[in-house]
Amino acid sequence: MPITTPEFFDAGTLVGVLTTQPLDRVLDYRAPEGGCWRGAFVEVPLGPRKVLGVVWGPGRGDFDASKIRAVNRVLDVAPMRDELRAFIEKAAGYTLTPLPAMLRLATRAPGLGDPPSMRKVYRLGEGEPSRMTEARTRVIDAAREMGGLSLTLKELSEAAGVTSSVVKGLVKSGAIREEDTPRDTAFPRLDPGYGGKDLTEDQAAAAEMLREGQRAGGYETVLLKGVTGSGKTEVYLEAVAEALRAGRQALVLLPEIALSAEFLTRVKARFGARPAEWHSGVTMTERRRVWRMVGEGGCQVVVGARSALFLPFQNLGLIVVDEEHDTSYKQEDGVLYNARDMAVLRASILGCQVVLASATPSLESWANADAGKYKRLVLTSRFGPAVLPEMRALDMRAEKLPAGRWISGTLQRSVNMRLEKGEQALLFINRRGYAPVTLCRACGEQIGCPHCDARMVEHRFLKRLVCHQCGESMPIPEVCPSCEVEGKLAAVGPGVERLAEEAAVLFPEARIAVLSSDLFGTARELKDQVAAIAQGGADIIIGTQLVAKGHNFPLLTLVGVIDADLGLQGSDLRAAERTFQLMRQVAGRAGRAEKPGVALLQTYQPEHPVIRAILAGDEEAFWSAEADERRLAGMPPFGRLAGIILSGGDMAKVFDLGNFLARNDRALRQVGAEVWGPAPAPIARVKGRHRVRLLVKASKGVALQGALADWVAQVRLTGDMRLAIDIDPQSFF
DNA sequence: AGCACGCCGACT
DNA sequence: GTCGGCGTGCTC
Repeated sequence: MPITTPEFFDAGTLVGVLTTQPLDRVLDYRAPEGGCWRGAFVEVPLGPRKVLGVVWGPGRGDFDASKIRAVNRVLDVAPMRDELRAFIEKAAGYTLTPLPAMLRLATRAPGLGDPPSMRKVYRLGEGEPSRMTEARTRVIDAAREMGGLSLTLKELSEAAGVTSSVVKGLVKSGAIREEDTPRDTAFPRLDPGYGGKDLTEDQAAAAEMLREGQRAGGYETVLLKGVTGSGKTEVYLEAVAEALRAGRQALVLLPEIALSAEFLTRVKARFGARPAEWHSGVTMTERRRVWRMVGEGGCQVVVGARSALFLPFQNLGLIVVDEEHDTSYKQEDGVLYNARDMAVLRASILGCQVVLASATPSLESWANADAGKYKRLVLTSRFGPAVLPEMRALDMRAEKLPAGRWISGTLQRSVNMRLEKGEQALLFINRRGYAPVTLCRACGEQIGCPHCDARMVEHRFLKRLVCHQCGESMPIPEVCPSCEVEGKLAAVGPGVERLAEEAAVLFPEARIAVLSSDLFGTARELKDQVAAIAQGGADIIIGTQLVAKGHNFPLLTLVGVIDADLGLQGSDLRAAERTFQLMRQVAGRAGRAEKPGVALLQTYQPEHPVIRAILAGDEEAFWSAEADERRLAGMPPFGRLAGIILSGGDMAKVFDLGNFLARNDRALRQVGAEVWGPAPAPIARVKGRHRVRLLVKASKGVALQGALADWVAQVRLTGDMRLAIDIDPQSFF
């Protein structure tokens, strides 16, 4: 980013102020008395209210001059740096988020408008008390022991073993000095030379590479890959140490708050003090302290959730994204963004280092490393080669299952063994609904979607056939639409609903839980359910995907993949990746827990490169085989996708709007993008609102955001209708 | 986001 | 006649 001199605006000159109000433009105001800098946090009058804003630049001067009002006041916080302003603009442009919503992410600190909160502190003064008493001596001794350091009234009186009135008495005579200091104090300094374990040769080499990048300064992204136990954390903490030595700040992002407690103790062991924490569980006062200290330089390291990316760092030198593959980095909290991508964006604007750490990197990061955009560091386990789970293919050609059965005898026996031991089994099938194919036994017709080339999927729960590509649905017919013979239509193939039916018959005693994204009203419900299951709330889990990852399933020791070939056929191109990561997760336990994990893959093509790569634990082969499939299909990261979620109370209206957009796609076609849908969104109903999704697919390098903006600008939303754009959606089917 | 304005239904 | 429903528009 080019270094620009901060711009100062004299009192009365026009400035453009971006507020956190959902207005689509920067508003003109007159600079306040005393002037203001660009980036200043200000309070401005807006209609009858006072709102928070940031001086974004010079005013445009295209508004009726007589209506322009003056900035009320400049807030007593460090101005926003050009770097953060540029980041907010770019992030807003990338995610198609209105600027005010993006600014709101960067101003989520309580008491921003308040003057710095003060409190009284006490230390030794010059005066002499008129009369010395036993209690007074103890207070003066206690204060003397603290040297120049100040204590609060409570701390000092407790240290001296007296009541606060003794201290107050000494204040009157001047023997103890009372002072106002800001309540928000700097965090304890972290010492880069404090702890530090001995690193293996492997780790030391990786750490040195990171330190070199840190010393060189400037932007770079490093993919740090290492299995659990390989010392990833120790290695990237060395990059943190180097940043500290250079006087720079560091940010470490973790996908789950639950992970932060353990991490904080490791940081303390390495640097001698705890870093700042930033996530939803942090108290208001602490949030305010972190936000201000980060901006004033009183905070060197922040450990936090994705929202910490928007903190006003003064001199950020390093961003670590731990468990970078974790899907919770992409979530809605007002704004849809992927924290991993935004970390790379902020670092590239700022010119700093990013470390993406994972045992099972996302295909996106793998592809970027493969293309030379990211550096790659691989750590091997200090316990020798990676512990592989027991992973076996079950050759379904040999299992000779009767029609309509999907759980092989071998898998059934394995599940029973787990049930006897009180352990959990997961049966994984990446297909929603009851049956993927409806076949006429009279003429061989497979009922297809009238709008696209996909087959209609039976949803017995909904009593309808649904197209998973475009969302078309129809009642389950009695008569074959082709040969008109009655009663010959048969459900063929497994879906999650049908698998649950079969499991209930095979394992009558077991508690069975079904996790399918379309069976839950809200993401919250799904997450709660997953947590309950992880605690042992079910014996057999039947799922289309494990949505809430980061969850540990301590009782889960068997993963049975019902149709491992499905992921190879393009119904959901991320299925294979998830399957692979899931099996590694189960596998990860095999080496350390008393309960070894096993993964069984039912497949009709055990010789397929992806299957073979999974079984061999050959990650490189897996990634490249998977990358080849996606490249061929033009799917991410080799192509681009955007999801459009329409929602509203009236399902028909929501679909009508979706259909209107699907039909009026000129803006998209101009850039060679195509639109699919509308289809029911993965979570089809949220708080009584119906949700419908359109999917836009484009090739890489297309100016997709501009086209999308033009495309959706055709519709004006009325009533309770909402439209949200999800760039690079995590799941699509 | 708020808040006002304004245009149609059922009430003291 | 008016109270109040929320659709539409404005805020520098």
